[in-house]
Formats: sequence, structure tokens, C-alpha cells
Amino acid sequence: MEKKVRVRFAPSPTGPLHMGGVRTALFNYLFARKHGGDFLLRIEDTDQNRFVPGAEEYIIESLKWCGLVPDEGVGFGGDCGPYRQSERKAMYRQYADELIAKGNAYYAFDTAEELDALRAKAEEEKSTFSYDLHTRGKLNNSISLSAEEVAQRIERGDAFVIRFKMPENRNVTETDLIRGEVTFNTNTLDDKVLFKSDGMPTYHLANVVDDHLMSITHVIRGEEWLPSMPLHILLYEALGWAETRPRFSHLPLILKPTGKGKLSKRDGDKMGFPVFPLLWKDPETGDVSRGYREDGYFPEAFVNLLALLGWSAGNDQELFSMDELVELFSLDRVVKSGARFDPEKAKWFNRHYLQQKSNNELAQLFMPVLNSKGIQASPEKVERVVELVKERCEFVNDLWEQGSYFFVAPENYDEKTIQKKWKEDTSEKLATITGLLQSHTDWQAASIKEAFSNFMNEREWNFGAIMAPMRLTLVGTSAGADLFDIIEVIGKEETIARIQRAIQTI
RNA sequence: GGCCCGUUCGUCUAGCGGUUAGGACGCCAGAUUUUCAUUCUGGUAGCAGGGGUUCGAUUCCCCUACGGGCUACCA
Repeated sequence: MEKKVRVRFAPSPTGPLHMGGVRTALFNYLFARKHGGDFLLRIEDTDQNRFVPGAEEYIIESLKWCGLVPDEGVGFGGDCGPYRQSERKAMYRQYADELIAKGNAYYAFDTAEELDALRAKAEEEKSTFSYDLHTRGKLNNSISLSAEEVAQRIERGDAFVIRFKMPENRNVTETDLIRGEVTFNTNTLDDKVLFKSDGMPTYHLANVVDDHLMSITHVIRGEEWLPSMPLHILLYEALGWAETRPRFSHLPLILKPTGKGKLSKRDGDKMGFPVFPLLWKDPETGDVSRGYREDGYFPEAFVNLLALLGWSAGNDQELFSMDELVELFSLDRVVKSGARFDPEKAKWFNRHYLQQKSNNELAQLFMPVLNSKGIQASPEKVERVVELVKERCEFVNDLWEQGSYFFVAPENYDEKTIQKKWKEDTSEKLATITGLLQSHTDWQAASIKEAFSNFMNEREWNFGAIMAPMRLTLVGTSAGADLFDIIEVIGKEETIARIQRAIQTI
């Protein structure tokens, strides 16, 4: 019988979740849903020094905003708890001890200072220090020291760590679900610390123990973990869990839009796009990092763009709902190479989703923006404005930039347009038109336009020559929605007032 | 330096031995629009290099180059 699929997203609460992290969560979520399995959230807070207050809450809120709600985990309940590693602290030591008993791990008493010195010395000699089969015999550990001394040191309360004893000259081969067969020779690997002197496990031990205890079937994580895969596989073996251990998949990294390396917080600041799902305020420095949500992205757009960063459906489709992603997702369609993030395309996704929204829905999102500008307007008017300007918008906030003139009169007029379009007789003609507007009663765009047209024809005035300056008086620039729609929406009084004001000003 | 992963238009990608190498973003041009934007149509641009294997390589293998990751008592 096939085991039920269980995957986990296991971030460390050391700061806000990066969009790469969200993508990892998304792929895990999609894989779980696709196979009718479970998606868990585990918090890997084994490093007490790097704990950042608020980070855990941020992670949970981010997942919720994206619609990636875990079936189990911190904040979501479940039978395999606790899901916070700091709360599982007590159970890790026994596994470390078991490894020592089996000869797969050993105590090491070397201090951080001693190891630092060794590393520094090696660097001077243009080599690298590695705690491995070549050096372990010369260092202070339960392999080099006598059993008595080891017992004595422990008795005495000397600080120690527990290290994995990397076996000699073994090829560890694994078929990564994304990358295919990958092989490592253990001679190139070092003796990683499994259990720290502060009583906490390291990532490696905790991760393997928890994945086993939580019956995780598939580990889907970033490529930065690929080098530690052999260690993890060896740990499963040493603990006797080889038969049930999970399969591995390593996702490609998300790279900077330009330049070298993986996407970082700095890139967002520098190039003006968010790298975090939600706005984040650093509790230490007070620095604020923008978020996709606060920048006006719709969660469905964010999810969609993330999904396409390293995955494709194998055809030309680029727009997917969450349901479609679940339906179509497959690990073997994940790309192997790193993906440069393109902020321009991100906007394009949002534009698409914005255009899909109903006028009513957008009006409701736009209303708070208006209110924040101190503008009160009827829902009907807001909806009408949305209808007229939404096609030129990418974000809800663009509605204001594109449609503010529906609510407030222009304060100044574009110089270039004045010079190009405002002729000697323009003021006079506009004044005449004011009269026409004054007497017009059927205040509908089409009707006004018709009246205008007739008026122009009678006088043999050039339609275009007068429309441009007229637009200028109402909008302040030569851009904007259909002129007669504007006239209709702002109303007779306001239209005339704006024209008159412009005549006086220009 | 060592280990591992990767390499198709500027960018994201399709391609899984025989294709005019397809799509999308961006960019450019034209059409529509009384303006701007939208929309539509068209265009620009790519298989890193060198060896093999094969009747035939973008596709398979090797080497080189380049890119990326890891190399902590961090995850």
C-alpha cells in the first residue's frame, strides 16, 4: 500500500520569509494537494541566537495570505506535535546517544576558539580545515581520547558537541526527484555537528528525526540543501530508518534580476520591488521592508508568478488558479537551473488579475484609498470611475493615479500641452462651449458628445483642436479616460467650473 | 581551493534524435483610440565552446568555459 504523502515546510524564524521561501512552501503545498496528502508547517528554531521576535507570526500570516494553509503545524494543530523544534528539545538527545552507541557519532570537546584557530591557520596555508576522517584522530574527541578521559571530561562538565562519524570512502547515491541521480563520496564530507553544546540539536539531526517522527514522505527544499543530502541519508541509515525515509527534491534557487548571486533583501531595496510577501519591520533596527501585499499585489498574482519561477506546465499556459496549479503540478516539471526574478513580469501578472476583478470588487478596494486622501464619494461613482480607468492599471493604487481627476480638480496644467494645444482663440472658444454645456440637460456622455459634435460642425471648428485643450482644463494633462465620460462623471457644474478656472489661469 | 548542481532569445520557459527551435515578459513598428493608456497585428532576439556517438544532434556522452550552491556548535 502506498504511504500517504506528507510534506513539510520547515522555515527558521530568523526573519521575514523570503519569496524564495514562499515558493518552497507553495511547491510543497501543491505536491501535497495534488497527491491528497498533508502539508505541515514546522518551525526550526534550534538556533537560539538567531531567534527574531515576530518572525514566526510573520511566516504564518504569509502562508495564510497566499492561501497555503497547513494541515498541521505551529498554529494549526495536528497529531505529531509539538511542531516547534525548541519544544521538542528533550527528544533529540536520545537519538544522538543512540548514534554514539552504534559508533556512528562521537563526542567532541574542541572549543569554537580552537576550531577557529585551526581554520585560520589552514587559510594562511591556503588550504581548508575540515573536521573529518583525516583530522578527527588528532582532535579532542571520543575517538582520539581514551574512554576514561572522555568519561572524566563529561563527568567534569566539559562542554561537548556530538559529531557524526562520516564513514570512509562510500558513494552515496540518491535519485533526486528533480535532478535525477546525484552521487557523493563520503571522503569529501566532514563530520558535521549533530548536537550542540547548548543542548540543542543542529538542523541536520532535528530535521531527520522530525521528518521521521512526522512520517514525512517527500522532502522538497531549496538547492542550498543539496550538499547535505548525503549526511541526511546516512543519518536515516544509521538510525535504522532507511526503509521509510523520505525521497528528496531540491528546488532551483531564485536569482537576482541582474548581477550575480541569489535574490536578496538588498536587491529589492535597490531595484524597487518587494522580496517579501508581507511588509516587515525589523524589531531591532526598525528598518521597514516592503511586501507584495502592501505593494498592492493580489495573493493569486503572487502565487501565480511564484509558481512560474522554476516550474511550467509543459505548454504555453502561464496563468493558473490555485486549483489549476494543484491539478497540473508535478516535481518532474520543475526546472533544474536557477531562475532570475523579473520584477516587470511580476507586474504583468498583477495587471492580469486586476483586470479580471469586477468593477464592484475593485471599487471596494479603492474606497479606502480614496478615504485616505480625504475623499468621500458614492459607491456608484467610484465603481463608474473604476470601470473607466481600470484597464490602464496594474495595482489598486494606480486607480488613484489614473483617476484622481474624477475626484479633485487639477491644480496645475501641463506646460507642454499648453504650448502645443492652447492657441490664441482657445479661451474664447472654450468660453462659448461653456454656454453650450450650461444649456445641455441630458447629462450623458453620448448625448453630450452628440451636442458637441453638432456644435462644432455648425461653426466649422476642428473637433480635435478643441478637445485637447478642453481635456487639459479638466484633467490637467493630455492623458486620461474618454473626455465625455469624464464630463459626465464629474458633472455639469464641476465641468464648467474647471473650464472657467483654466481660462483664467492659463 | 574542494565537493555538488546547472547552461535554449535580455529575462522566464517549451522542446525529451529529424521542428521554418514554440510561447510569455520587455523592447520596436503599424492599426485602433479626438489624447494617453488599453487592445489588436507584426517585428527584434536564442540552442556557451570544442570534441565524440549517430545517416542525422538543441536533444545522448566527454572536456573546457561560464553561472550557481555548499564548505559554522546558522538554518
